[in-house]
Amino acid sequence: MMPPHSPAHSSILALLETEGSHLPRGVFQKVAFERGQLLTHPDDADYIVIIKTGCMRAFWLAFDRELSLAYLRPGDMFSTHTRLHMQASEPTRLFIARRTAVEQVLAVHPAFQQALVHGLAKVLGQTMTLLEDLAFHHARGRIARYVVRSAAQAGIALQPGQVVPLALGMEEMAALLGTTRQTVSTEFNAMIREGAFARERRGYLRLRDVSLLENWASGDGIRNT
Amino acid sequence: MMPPHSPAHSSILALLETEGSHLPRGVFQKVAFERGQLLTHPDDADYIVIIKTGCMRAFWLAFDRELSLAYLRPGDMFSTHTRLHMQASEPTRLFIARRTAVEQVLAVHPAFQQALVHGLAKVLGQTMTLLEDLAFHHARGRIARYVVRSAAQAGIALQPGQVVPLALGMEEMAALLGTTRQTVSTEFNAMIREGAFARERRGYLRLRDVSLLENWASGDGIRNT
DNA sequence: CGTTTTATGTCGGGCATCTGACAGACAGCG
DNA sequence: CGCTGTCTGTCAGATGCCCGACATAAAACG
Repeated sequence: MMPPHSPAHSSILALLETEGSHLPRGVFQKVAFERGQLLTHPDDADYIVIIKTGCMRAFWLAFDRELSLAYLRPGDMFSTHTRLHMQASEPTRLFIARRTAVEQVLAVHPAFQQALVHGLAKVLGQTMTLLEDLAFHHARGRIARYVVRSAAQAGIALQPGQVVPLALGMEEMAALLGTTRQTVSTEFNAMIREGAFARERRGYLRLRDVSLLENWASGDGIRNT
Repeated sequence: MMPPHSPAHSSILALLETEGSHLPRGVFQKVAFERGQLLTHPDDADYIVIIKTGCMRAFWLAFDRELSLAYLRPGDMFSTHTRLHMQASEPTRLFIARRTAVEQVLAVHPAFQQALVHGLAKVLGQTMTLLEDLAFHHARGRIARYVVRSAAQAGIALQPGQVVPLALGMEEMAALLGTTRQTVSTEFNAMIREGAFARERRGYLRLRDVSLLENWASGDGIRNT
């Protein structure tokens, strides 16, 4: 379920802080965002951002639907794509630079290139996970997979009794899983009734029948629609 | 609709041919495939492939459904991902190397790094296009978008009377658009009946009411399901 | 030229999910 | 405490699409 790539993560921030002075002035700008604030493209150019602290949500906005692609955390990098938006989901500081500038400057900087490749690969991996979800799994399967991922991310074993934190509310989950608030809510409670887990306080759940969860997550009922 | 990235394309093959000798022996292997042949991973390692001639289809195989991610053509590069398969859709020759080997060797080779970044970005772009399709567009919209893309790719203006080649049959289209043969067939013929285009011989269609096509393609009726 | 194989067209039934609407639960704040 | 806004649960109706089955058309092949 997506390797950590930790060396690249820690290193790119370190590179920016320590070796940043070797770069021409003004390639990377530091910017700060408040919760809910949108990163707006000043012009039509592509930009590369690297999160320093906080959390940015990368999402599609098409017509009146939102689809969250990823929640970016410190060390993550992203390239603003057409039609893709970014929003701070908590106070956030980041580095930003024009893509063209980055390419010119970093062509002679193998370490950065390496970091860039890793960053792109990670985003690609996340995109593929989402695509796989949409293409092959029902809403229930996607929710189960999200719970499993949340547990893994929090370093929690998939065993009965364990408490798993859910970073997202129903609505945000729905946007991340490509479904609707109502469907998430309904499925979630159905899963509880069937004994897969129980609700702890808000934003937390306690695992019960883990095999149920695993079956749903691994595509027991496969998406045809 | 996805920039050409042509410099990277032409250059990476050139790099492999001309500067290949500068690389340690045996990093990149040349392999040939016949139509229909699968690229099987000899082991669990990740591989990087670069198409030399022909065409490879990259696709998911989950349970009994297939979803084509992309058709790779000369100059395209790809990294074999878990759960992702590759199949020659015509006689094909390609270069292949272990990812780890590539990373070690190319860390000191900025030109290759550059090419790698471009290649990854292109794959990411295609993945996002597919994701956007699945998330936001109905079957009809996806078909329309595919027709528009086919025209653009063939360098054909979107004007009545123009003949657009469709490289794919109904079944292959369905796999690429994340739907079924039947739905593609039905929608396709409905679009013909509504006057968007007419069928020429097999694999070709003649544009008629282009505005219809554009409306469907740009998400006139947006996906809710 | 007939036969076989493959690609395409069409239909009816079923189902997962969306929509819109409303009610209850919870949190923040004066 | 009571008010207000936001989050959550649930329902009934509508729908886009899948599935299986079968019919037709077009290519492949002797």
